[in-house]
Amino acid sequence: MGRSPCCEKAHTNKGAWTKEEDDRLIAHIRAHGEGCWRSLPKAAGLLRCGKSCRLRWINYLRPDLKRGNFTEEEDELIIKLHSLLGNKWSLIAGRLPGRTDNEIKNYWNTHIRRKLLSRGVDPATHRAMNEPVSDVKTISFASVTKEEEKIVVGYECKEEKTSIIQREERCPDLNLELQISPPYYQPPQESMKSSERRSLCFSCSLGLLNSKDCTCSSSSSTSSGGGSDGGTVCGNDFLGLRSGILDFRNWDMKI
DNA sequence: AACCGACCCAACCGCTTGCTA
DNA sequence: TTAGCAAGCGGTTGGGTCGGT
Repeated sequence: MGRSPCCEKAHTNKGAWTKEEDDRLIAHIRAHGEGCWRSLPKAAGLLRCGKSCRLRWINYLRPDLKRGNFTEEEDELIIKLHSLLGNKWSLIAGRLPGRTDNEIKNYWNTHIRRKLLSRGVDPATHRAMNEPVSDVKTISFASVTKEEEKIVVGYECKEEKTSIIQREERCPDLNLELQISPPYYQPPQESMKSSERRSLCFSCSLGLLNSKDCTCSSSSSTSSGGGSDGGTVCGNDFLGLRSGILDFRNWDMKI
């Protein structure tokens, strides 16, 4: 039953990595790929736990890492993603090429938190510090009533829906601890057609109109290639939206 | 020069999830 | 079906660095 332990903890090094260890790890991964972390340390001749090797590679040695300071655009993107996703650092990192979850987490705790505090914004809730707490409604799926459940369950991605779908489903074990407050809502321009509104990609709907990765602005009006989801034609699978996992674009928060 | 506190970040720890035997 | 493991994740820690006194 089960498998053998991943590593002999008693015979593994801990603490800072040496140059030699780094070189060994890099050489091994270049030759064999990332593969199985469990067997990697032995195969690479490292006295490290596989977990430690994985962390070192992902957070420091990976060749596609973008070292150096965060740009202002990255700052704002992190803030906006954090306001939507909370401390889901890996999800946030997935939207910042070359950045790791650990790096973003550290950056958040050392820079952005302070930046938001200096703006008078609570980093946890992204609301103004002096705003009354009563405006915030916390929805806990664990303790939700039947009536509430009808409202909070079923954020289903259907392009023609513009509000939260009400369905009679049950998610008794799902506790997202969502904090939903009256949304920051910028009313759409009267003249704008609904189809035009829908064709904005998520990065644009976040206000990142200058995003380099975004292509929707150039082709949104035609909704041509790749528009099988009926909405965006942006090449980005921003937040996995095109995969249909999450779609914040058409959410109208109605509390 | 020495000390001290604040800051930064790499690495570790413990937990959860998904997979395997 | 279930126990146990690997991988992945977020929170926390500890050591190095830097600036002020």
